[in-house]
Amino acid sequence: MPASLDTVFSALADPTRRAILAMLLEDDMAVTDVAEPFSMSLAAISKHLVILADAGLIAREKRGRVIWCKLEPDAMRAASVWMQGFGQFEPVDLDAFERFLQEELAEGNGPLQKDQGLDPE
Amino acid sequence: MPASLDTVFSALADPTRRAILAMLLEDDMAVTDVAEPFSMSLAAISKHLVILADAGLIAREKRGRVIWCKLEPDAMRAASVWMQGFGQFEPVDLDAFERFLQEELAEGNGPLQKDQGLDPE
DNA sequence: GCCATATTCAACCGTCTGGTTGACGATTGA
DNA sequence: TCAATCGTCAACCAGACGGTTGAATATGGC
Repeated sequence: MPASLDTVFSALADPTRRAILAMLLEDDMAVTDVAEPFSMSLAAISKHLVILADAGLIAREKRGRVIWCKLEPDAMRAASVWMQGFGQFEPVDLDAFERFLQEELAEGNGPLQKDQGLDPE
Repeated sequence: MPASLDTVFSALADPTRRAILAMLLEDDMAVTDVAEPFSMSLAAISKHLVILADAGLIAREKRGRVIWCKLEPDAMRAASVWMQGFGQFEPVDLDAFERFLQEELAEGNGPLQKDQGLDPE
């Protein structure tokens, strides 16, 4: 049950969930803390976390009454391998990654702030 | 307008569309030929191709009355870079990629044949 | 024991998705 | 010219998705 490509890619398709993953990249977090910067209900974030967990992208561990979420980077490997079959991408480019994170978290499609202009499509 | 991560990942989230990409990896194809192995209507496949094209994953070129579809591997680079930020994956593993293609095309979730058992989730 | 905190559950809602069918426009070829 | 082929469009449908709210279920602290 290594979570199908279906579940992994569709989990990654949502900007809120990608933002959550980016947050967890810095540190493990409790559900409430994950939800804090978003302008949506805790229940909504909780559902997103379930989806990420079902995809194997994060793990949820209950300690006391707090559930800690941590990144589970292995799950992305399958998807990454699949993608790399389509054209040889230059070896890991962390600078480019940083730029994407910036765009996603700050400028763009603000999962963090509502009512922000999206890139016109 | 290099097609957002949103559109790329949600395009990749559908097994039919991933199968189409895998087919195009071998050769450029006309729409009708893409549709042939699938047990769904031509119109459905046509819609999938539009989604893939909007995501920048393929290009459609009309020659005569035939529309040729070709892979556009660059579009995956952004998504791939994003993913590689989460954990250093071992450098391109084409064997693993072949295995995934096998599973997707043959065994699994049959986008090619209907009514086939899915992995119980 | 009791109240506050942390998280999920359940029901609901509007919108998007993936499929169908049938009609339509464009192009080819006889 | 006329029929066949290629592909999309339009309308429709069932089900999934992303969000809401309010109640329910732990757990912790006093």
